[in-house]
Amino acid sequence: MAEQISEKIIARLCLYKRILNELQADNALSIYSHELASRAGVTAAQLRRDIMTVGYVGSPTKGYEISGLLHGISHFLEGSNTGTTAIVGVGNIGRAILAYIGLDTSSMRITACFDQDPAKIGEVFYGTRCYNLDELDTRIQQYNIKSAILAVPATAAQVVADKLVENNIRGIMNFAPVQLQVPQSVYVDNINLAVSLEKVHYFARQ
Amino acid sequence: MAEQISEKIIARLCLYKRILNELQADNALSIYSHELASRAGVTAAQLRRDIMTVGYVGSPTKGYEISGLLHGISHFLEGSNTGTTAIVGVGNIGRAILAYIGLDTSSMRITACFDQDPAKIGEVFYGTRCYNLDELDTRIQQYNIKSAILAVPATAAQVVADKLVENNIRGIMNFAPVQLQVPQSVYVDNINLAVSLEKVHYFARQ
DNA sequence: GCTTCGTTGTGAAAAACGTAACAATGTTAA
DNA sequence: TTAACATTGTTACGTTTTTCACAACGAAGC
Repeated sequence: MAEQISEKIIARLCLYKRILNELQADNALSIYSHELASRAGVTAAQLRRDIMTVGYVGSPTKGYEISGLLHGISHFLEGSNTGTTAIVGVGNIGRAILAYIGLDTSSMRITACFDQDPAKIGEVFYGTRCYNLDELDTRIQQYNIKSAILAVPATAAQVVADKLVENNIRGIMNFAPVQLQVPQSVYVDNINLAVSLEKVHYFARQ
Repeated sequence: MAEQISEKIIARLCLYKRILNELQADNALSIYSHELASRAGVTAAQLRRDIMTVGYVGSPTKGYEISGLLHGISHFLEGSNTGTTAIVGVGNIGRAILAYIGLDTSSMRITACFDQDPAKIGEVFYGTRCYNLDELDTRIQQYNIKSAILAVPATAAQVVADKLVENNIRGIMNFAPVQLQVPQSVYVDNINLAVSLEKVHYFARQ
């Protein structure tokens, strides 16, 4: 396997990709490193360095051709396979993410959501059908689900995570304020909104 | 002013504080660095180093006294003043955060939310009243609001951010996928859920 | 008292990350 | 054609962040 690319670089590449998509929708053709960097909130040097890792090369006079760079980054990020994403836990956060990502034009697709509440099962939330947690294995196969958004109460998080791992989920975006115990091969991104807010609060009065 | 503390250290300290609060609620009295580190998902060495910055010292035989460490971190993070937080934009994400933080027992308080939709103004969402955006200045004074959660559509984000800055907001948690232009003195934490999800997707099949 | 043990605080080493600088490039204008 | 110019790709450098390693410590057992 090739050398490991750092998490930060991947995050920035995803961001560039998103911005390039918007630019392309606006019919822009090319862009200079400092312009794209400014939109992404990074320095031009860092942007150029990030682009090195995907291998695309620009022109010293025209900058980057948007469609070419976009294709380069997408290819780098998506590689061969794709797979889809599921949301587990259709509470406030789960639904907010469904609504948010649903109207997103990117390549990611949320194909199923899961809950325990009988009132929610069978319903369709923002275009995505909700299934019983028991159907996890079946539906993961059916929809080729490879990653999951975990938005259940903290007390249930580990149990559900175990189920996800059993069913070969390899990436989890975890909103529960709990450190999940999973095998090293499973990637977990912890998003703790309370902690983030507290951090903002701190820096609001340095 | 003292030397600047890094963003990462602050984020981790907020996390430790949160965990210590839970431990205290469970009547635990003391904890070793490796135990607390494990719950936070960091190494023991890093935890000890972080605690160095707040100045609290533990005992080589008993580890850290929970109430003492909690007090130390809280004091370090909160300093003198406090101030409250507002949410601007009571859409799906805004409401999800209200629900999420509302049931949080921490010291932060969300005291007001704002929207443009006449149907929402005057309503109470999860215990927080919604005001018209025009009332920003009045209510910021009234509730001593120091930081804001920006959860409006991308197209409105910059305009609202300008209003917040005008009204002396010093910290913004920004959910809009836009690079906000604000003075250097204003801290912005960008939370781009689509980017985070794409990152997870990438690492789900390294 | 003395030894053993596990833990903390912290200096020093290592690794990761970001920045700066500049040769190479190709376009434009004279 | 030639010179001037702005931008890229990339190497070298500096800074930040993390990890390592160990002296200092105090409790417990003998």
